[in-house]
Amino acid sequence: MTNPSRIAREIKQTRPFASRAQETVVALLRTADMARRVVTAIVEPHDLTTQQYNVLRILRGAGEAGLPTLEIAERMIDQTPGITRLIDRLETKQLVRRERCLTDRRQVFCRITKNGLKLLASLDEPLRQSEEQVLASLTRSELTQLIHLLDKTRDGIAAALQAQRPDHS
Amino acid sequence: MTNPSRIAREIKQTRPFASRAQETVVALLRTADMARRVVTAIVEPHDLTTQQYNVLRILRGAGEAGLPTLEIAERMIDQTPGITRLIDRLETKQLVRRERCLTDRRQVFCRITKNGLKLLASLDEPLRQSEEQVLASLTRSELTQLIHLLDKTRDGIAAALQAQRPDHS
DNA sequence: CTGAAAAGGTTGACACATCAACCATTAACA
DNA sequence: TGTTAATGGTTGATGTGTCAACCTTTTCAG
Repeated sequence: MTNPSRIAREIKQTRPFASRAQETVVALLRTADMARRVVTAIVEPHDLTTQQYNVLRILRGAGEAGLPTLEIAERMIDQTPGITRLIDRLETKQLVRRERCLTDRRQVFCRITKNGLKLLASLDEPLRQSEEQVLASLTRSELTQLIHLLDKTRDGIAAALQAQRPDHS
Repeated sequence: MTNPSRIAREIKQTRPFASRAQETVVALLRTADMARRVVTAIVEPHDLTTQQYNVLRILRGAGEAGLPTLEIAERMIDQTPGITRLIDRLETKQLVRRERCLTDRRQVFCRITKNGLKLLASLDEPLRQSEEQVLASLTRSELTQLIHLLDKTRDGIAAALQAQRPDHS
């Protein structure tokens, strides 16, 4: 083990990590926080949070049909119970509109507006550039590898989250 | 490219990612969110947020000497401007104590209390187990590789964050 | 059909995060 | 040595996230 590791130096940790697994988790969380800041810096000037941006992206993907509220919540990168008010704010800004479904009146379908599409379109290119720059130092094969390792990690996390539930019958 | 990719299926994305870089960023953010949930599930029953837990860990590492407030903020995994009130809450719970530095009266040194240490000690083992489980499906060499790729990614992010500042003189 | 349970969302109360403005102290310098 | 700037931290206003309780509509068992 390189001693002290890169990430340990970054957060000025005085003593080494308890385990390699712990070091990995910390590196993962910190890397993601930094990535989040990159996205924030791009969307914030347009009065969007990263979560709001995520909703708009999901709705653009859904197209004309739109999506019911909770379906959006399930597709979000960061799980959030506050989906209703998140969409409230987007509706206030006229970026999204909602209407109750006629065949199942419990559901509320959300669709992105023209304004919303326009806003997203203006963010596409800056975002793409930042993403490229962020990962410019990795080769194509390294990118593939990273994606693969993250996939495997999520498998492990899913198992851990299951194990934590008291009632995993 | 595997089409559609793992992560694209997970968030039920209808169309493929614009680029490999974008796919990687999304995978990174989502993986980290899941990891955060694992930690939350462990610390939440003890009325701690992950950020509060992070502060306690930092202060345990600092030992008797303690650390000035803003120094703690710099070492945190998730950057936060709300460090003062974060520590306020820990002080209210008697997990941390603060006292003004005598040689430089601007600084306020924070130290973890006996209670804080006891609480941390009780969380060490559950946390360690979860971390192990989360990454159990990765071999030692894959862990090393993942850490390395995350290190490289943070390099790229640092560069991107620099470029975003208007005044990077 | 009727009543109980499930599904889909919304709301209220509260905790937490964020940004700018501010205060106290120390350092810099003319 | 007095004035200015920089450092370290707190506070107030406001926005956002979170949890449980709730309402409406639909489903399903009997």
